[in-house]
Amino acid sequence: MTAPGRKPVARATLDPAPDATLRRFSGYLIKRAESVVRSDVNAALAPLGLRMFSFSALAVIVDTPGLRQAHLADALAVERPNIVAVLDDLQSRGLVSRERAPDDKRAYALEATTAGHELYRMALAAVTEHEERITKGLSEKDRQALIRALSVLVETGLAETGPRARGEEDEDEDEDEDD
Amino acid sequence: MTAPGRKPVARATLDPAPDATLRRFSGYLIKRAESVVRSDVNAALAPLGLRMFSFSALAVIVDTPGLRQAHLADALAVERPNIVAVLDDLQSRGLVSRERAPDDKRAYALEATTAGHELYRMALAAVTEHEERITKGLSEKDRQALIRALSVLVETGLAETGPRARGEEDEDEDEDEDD
DNA sequence: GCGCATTAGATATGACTTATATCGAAATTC
DNA sequence: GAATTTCGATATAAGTCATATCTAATGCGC
Repeated sequence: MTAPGRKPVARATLDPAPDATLRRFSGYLIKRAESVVRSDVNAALAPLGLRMFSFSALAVIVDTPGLRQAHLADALAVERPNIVAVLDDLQSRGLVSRERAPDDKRAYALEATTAGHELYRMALAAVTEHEERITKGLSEKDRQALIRALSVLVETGLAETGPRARGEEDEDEDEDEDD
Repeated sequence: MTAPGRKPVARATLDPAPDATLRRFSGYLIKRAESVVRSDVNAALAPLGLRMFSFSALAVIVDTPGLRQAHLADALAVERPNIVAVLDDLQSRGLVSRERAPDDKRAYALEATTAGHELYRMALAAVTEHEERITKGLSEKDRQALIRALSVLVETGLAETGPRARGEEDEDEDEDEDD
């Protein structure tokens, strides 16, 4: 028999996988899946000059015209400073407008421009293709079940992570938090 | 004093969620879920001086005694340089040993020490609790379905994005995996 | 045995993601 | 009208990962 050249891994048959224990945890698989998702979606969006995060921001702005940056940050579950650079980019490319809110001159009312809507349409198509690509091993039913399960998990996480009250006393405020 | 609080956006009633469109993509939810997972598991492991990644490395080493660093990197789907610092840490704390492989003096045979096994047992318990915590909104059946769906997605991604797995069997080509 | 290409691990570096702390300006409260 | 809070911006830093390159050791062919 031909002696095995270098690594007779044969893991497909003998060894289930070195990370078999880890694969019994959804958390581990979520992390692995996130890596797959990120690289694929970023590749899909790169031709459009977008990334996963800037696409997400654009999507929320398109769907919620006039929202403020803080709301956008809340929607995407990130801190406020994280969206500034993204909006700088989107705005400088003429995709979104930041107009001072009439009722609150500190705030910006965010809106997608015509070009923004245009790019968004293309990006949405690219992301839809990406979604089909990464979930092509799943039936539509399984994909929906996956989405439902992840939604529950995310909502549970949001509720759990708890109010990080930095004030102290007094009333309670609801806040989301993350990582 | 006015009860409700701050901004009468009224979006809670009108708009289900600003990211409703995004939530129809598993990719988006996976990213959001990953954030929940990471913060929770890291908090759970912090008392033990571990993170998600070092725990994963320890788990693979415990389950696959004698494996080399490159195999570990493959198992965790990361590049080789990324595990060096982790192993430096685990080794300096006496949790894993790096012994030169007898048949290949360039390579290290990784093994968990007694202390490593000990810590691993505790970490595994902590991670199991973490898993129960983040999936407590799901039935065990749904959790298993989630794991299965994610496994399919990850495997699809591995096959697609790039044969990083040199564990397959025979040759492998190089690609990128990005991220 | 002597080169040559390859492989294992280490180092250096950089991209990307995301959080905390703080500031100025505007808004709100008293 | 001063104090406090909120909005967005800036600065900084931590954490996650990849690529390129270096060193030793291996394997192969001559």
